[in-house]
Amino acid sequence: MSNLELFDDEWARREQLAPGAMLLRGFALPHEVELLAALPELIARAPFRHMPTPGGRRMSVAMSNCGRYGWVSDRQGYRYASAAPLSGQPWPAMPAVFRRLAVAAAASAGFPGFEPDACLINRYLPGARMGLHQDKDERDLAAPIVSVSLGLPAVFLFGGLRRGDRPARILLEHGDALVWGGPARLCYHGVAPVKKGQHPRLGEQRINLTFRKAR
DNA sequence: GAGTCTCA
DNA sequence: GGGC
Repeated sequence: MSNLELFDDEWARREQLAPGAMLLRGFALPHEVELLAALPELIARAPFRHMPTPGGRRMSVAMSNCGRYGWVSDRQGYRYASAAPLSGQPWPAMPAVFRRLAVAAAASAGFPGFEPDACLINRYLPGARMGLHQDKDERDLAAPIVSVSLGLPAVFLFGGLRRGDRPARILLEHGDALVWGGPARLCYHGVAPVKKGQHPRLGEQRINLTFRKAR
């Protein structure tokens, strides 16, 4: 059985948000149990942190990473690093189920051959948010971004290529995958403050996995 | 360098 | 939109 067959996308309801941007509703649900089972060990080895921004503030989202590279922020700036800043330890390896999910979602959205080398793990407790920004710290902008939502729902803000473009508001729920690349690769995006709630499996939190090709 | 930030 |  091939990797792609493991993530049979007959499941997903596709919604084209813009050229190059595809929402795959429920794409991760078939492997929900394995995805969630992998999380505790990853977080034990690379604990969530509220990283400081270069401007000296603190992000409301708590972050960890797995894979060869991890996205980090500090007073020096944003970058990808092969080790966790505080511990100096390499990031935990990207679980095979993570990689297969990301590769299959990318292929399903029209980006075959995606080779993620970084997975940012974001934890949103109620009230946490992510301001509008572009993902532009990656070396290869030909590779798409793959985002997988777990736990509490959140309103995703999907904007255009200019900061001033009014973003669309898209409700992302447990199991949804969102892929953007090509002409949408540098679209501004963010997450509105997460509302209080309880998810049956994850409790009072939203976990987002973002797969990138950093280098 | 920074607008993944908050306040006007 | 400004400041570390």
